[in-house]
Formats: sequence, C-alpha cells, structure tokens
Amino acid sequence: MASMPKFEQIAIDLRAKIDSGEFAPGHAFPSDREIRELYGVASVTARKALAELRSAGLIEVRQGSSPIVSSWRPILRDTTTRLSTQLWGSGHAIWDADVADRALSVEQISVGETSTPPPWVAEALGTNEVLVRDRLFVVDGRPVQFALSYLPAEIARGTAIERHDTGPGGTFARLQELGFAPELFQERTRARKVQPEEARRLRMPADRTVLIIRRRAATASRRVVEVTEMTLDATAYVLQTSFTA
Amino acid sequence: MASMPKFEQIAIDLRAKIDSGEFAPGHAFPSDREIRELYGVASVTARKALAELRSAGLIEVRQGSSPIVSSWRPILRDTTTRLSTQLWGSGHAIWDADVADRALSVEQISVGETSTPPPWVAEALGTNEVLVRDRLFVVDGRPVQFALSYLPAEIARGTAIERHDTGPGGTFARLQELGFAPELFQERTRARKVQPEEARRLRMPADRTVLIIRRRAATASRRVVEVTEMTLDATAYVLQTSFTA
DNA sequence: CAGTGGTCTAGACCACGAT
DNA sequence: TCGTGGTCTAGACCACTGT
Repeated sequence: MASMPKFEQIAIDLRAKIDSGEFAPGHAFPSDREIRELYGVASVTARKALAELRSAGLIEVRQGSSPIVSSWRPILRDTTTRLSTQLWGSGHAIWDADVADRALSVEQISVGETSTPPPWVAEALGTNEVLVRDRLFVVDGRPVQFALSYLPAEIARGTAIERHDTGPGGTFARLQELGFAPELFQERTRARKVQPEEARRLRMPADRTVLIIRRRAATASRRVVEVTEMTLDATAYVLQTSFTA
Repeated sequence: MASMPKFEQIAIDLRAKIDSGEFAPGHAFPSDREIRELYGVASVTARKALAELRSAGLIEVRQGSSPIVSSWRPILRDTTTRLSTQLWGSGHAIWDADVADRALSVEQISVGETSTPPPWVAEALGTNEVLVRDRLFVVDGRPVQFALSYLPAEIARGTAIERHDTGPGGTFARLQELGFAPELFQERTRARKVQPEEARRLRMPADRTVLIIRRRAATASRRVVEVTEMTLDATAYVLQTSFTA
C-alpha cells in the first residue's frame, strides 16, 4: 500500500518484528535516533511510529534509556463471577477472581466523607452525604486501575467500611451484615483517552486509552447502596461477561 | 499548570469552549490556521490539539472544509437484555434493544463459507467449515460497528441463515427452530487503536479507538453454535450489563 | 482557485536517566 | 556528560472540498 503514511508503515514493520520475535519481550527496542537512521525519516516521523507502539502497550518507554518490549499479559476481568454471592459471601474479596495467579497489591487507600460528590453519584445514591473509598490497584508492579467507591454515609458511618482494611469479603460482605446485601448490579463502560492526572496516577503514557466502568449495586428492594467508578488502563485488561438467555 | 504541553492546553481550552456552548453542536469549529493565529503556535502544534478533539469524537473533520462540532449521542448497548429470550424469541432482532429511538440501517451484508476461519473461531466452533456473515451497522448515517459472525456450516448450510435477511428474530431464532437454541453466552471485550482498514470501513479517523467484542453462544448442552467478533467505534457507544448476585 | 486537513523535513530546546 | 524521549518551530508538498 503505497498510499500509507510513513509513520504507519514503520509502526507496522516494527510491530511485525515484535510478533516474529526479532525483538523479544523484556529486551531493548530501537530508539528514535536509530529509527531515524534505519528508515531515513525525520525525528517527528520516527517519534510518531514509536508513539503508536507505546500507545498500544507493545513497548515501555522511559526517558534516558531505550524502549523495552513489553512482556505484559492482560488481566481477564469477569464481570459476573467476580461479583457472585459464592465469592464475596465466602470470605474472598471480589478482586480475587481476576488475578488469582498474579501478584496483586492495593495501594494508596484513602477513605473519607464528602458532601459534594459527583452529580451522577448523588443521583444514584439519593443523597449528598457519602463515604468515599479511593484505592489504586497494582499488578506485577504495574498500576492498572484506580477505583472510587461511594456509599451513603448513613449506612457506612462507624462501620468497618470506613477502615482501610474492610475485612474478609470486603465492602459487600459488610453491607450484607448490615442488612443491605447487594443483589442487583449494573455496569456501564466506555472508552476514552486518558486524562493527564489519570495518566500520572497510573504511571501510563499520556496518549493511551482508559476504560471507565461505573457500577451501581442495589439491594433486592432496589435501594442503591454503593456506586463505583473504575478507571482502567485499557491495555492491561480484557473484560469478560457471561450470562444466559 | 505551566508544565502542561501547549497542544494539551489548547485542546483543554477548546474543549471548554465546546462544553460552554461557545461552539455549538453542528456548527463550525476553528481550522488549524485559525488555531495557529489564535494561540500563536506552529502548524504541528495546532494540528495535535485538533487531533485530540477529533480522536475524542468531539469534532468531525473533513478535508477541504472547517471542522464541525459533533452532535452525536452515544448508543447504549445492553449486553444482557439485547440477548434475552424475550427479545429474540418474540420476533425482534437482537439489535432492537440498542437503538429503539435511532435511525438504523444494516449495510454491506455478505454471507459466505470458508474453510480457513481465524484460529480462535475454529477452536470455539470445533470445525474449520464455517459460514460467515459480515455486516456493517449504520446509525443516523454514521457507521458505528461491523460484525463478523461464524456458524458451523454443518448447521447453517441450506437454511435462512445463509440469506441476507434471516427473517424475524434473526440468526438466533433460526438456530432455535433448528434445535440449537443459544442459551449460554460469553463476551470478551478489549479496546485498542483502530487499524487502517477498519477505519476506512467505519469512516472514522485513523487515530481513534475501537472496542473489540468477541461473543460465544452455546446451547444448553454446551455446544458452541455461533461466535461473533464485533468492531465498534468506541466514541459511539456506552456498554451496559446488568446482572444479579 | 482558495482554504483545508494530512503528512513530512531539518533543525532546536528541555528534562530525565544511565554512566 | 551523553543519549534518550517530549515538545516545538517554520516552513513545505499533496489531496480534497467548496466556490
């Protein structure tokens, strides 16, 4: 295809060399200067090709040293099973189903109250007095997601939900003990470019995509008892959902 | 934030002017030359700011004339209800639930057989002899998705599934009549940059993101009778799924 | 034909990391 | 200190659109 832009041609060529194993995961990758010389193009063009691969998550880029071919394996996040009663009812945190074989840590936990939540939160919960739980999830040393959870202060105040460690089964198990067992769930997901502050927190390139998942959890009597907004590095995840007709 | 790049500053500023209504949906937007003069930057910088907004779906860009502020409202695609028995069992195509109030058309339908399907298709269906249905979905004049469906030729050959119009209830209703009613479903979704050929078909900018959804449909006896790969313009959709604990 | 978007060149400056 | 990535300038050429 002679009509294809140079930067795209170069990106495709380099991508093929990753797929073929010529550049192996965890090893060095050509710098922009080397690409300039290899393909005989200007700086901007070489950088645009590099940006493609970085944005796609194929290479990891740091100032001061050459890029490295990524060895990341995406996380499979199953919407249904991770929230099933079997899991969070039997002493497992809902995250367990995602990364059973991955090294996981939860960092930067903060808990607090606010009376000025985002409008969609206030509308969903039916109150402005909410407890906010904020945390960052790190897998294999890589930040992959942060999540903001909101609960009615009326329910959560003075309970283990206010603590950093909410105990076995997590927030949902505590809600169950309080008589507000979540049974109905709805998630809405969209994709958009990451915003600068989000990119900083997730230590990801500024031109990458995030998945925004907003979840509502309600009791059997349809009272919404928790809403969460999750911000995921799109290159780190595959979302899965299973259901029956 | 003095440390923010110029192109980002400009993009944020222009975005704010869209949000505030200074540039109204459907109306003209500054060209790159106007942005160059407004902000006193070079061509490349102005273009990078414009590319941000175009990539986010906020403006529509055509060579030869100024950009236009987009008036698109995202499609809500509900994974669960759109596949419920009530819908496709009662004479509605599964798409109906998505766009009940939108002008929808299905274009570029092609049906054929192949003995060299993608590996994941052959593995899921347990055969290399498959029927392929390919179609493009257009909403309000905008291509928003194309989908490739694969069924075992053994089941679909000689049935209405081979026709462009599969009749009331679509493919799943025909499968039900043939004794292969789909009852178990699994979807896997990931986001990545659109590829050049995909962008051409969806008439979307080359730097945008697509959502790739792979669905498996199986009978109650766990025979996989259909798999589909859907390619969605990520700016056109919000994905929704509802479930119970 | 003029204006526009898409791409590209050949430089430049800065911040950062490894040595 | 030197190579790297991130950004930016001031031009240029081409393809396309509307007048």
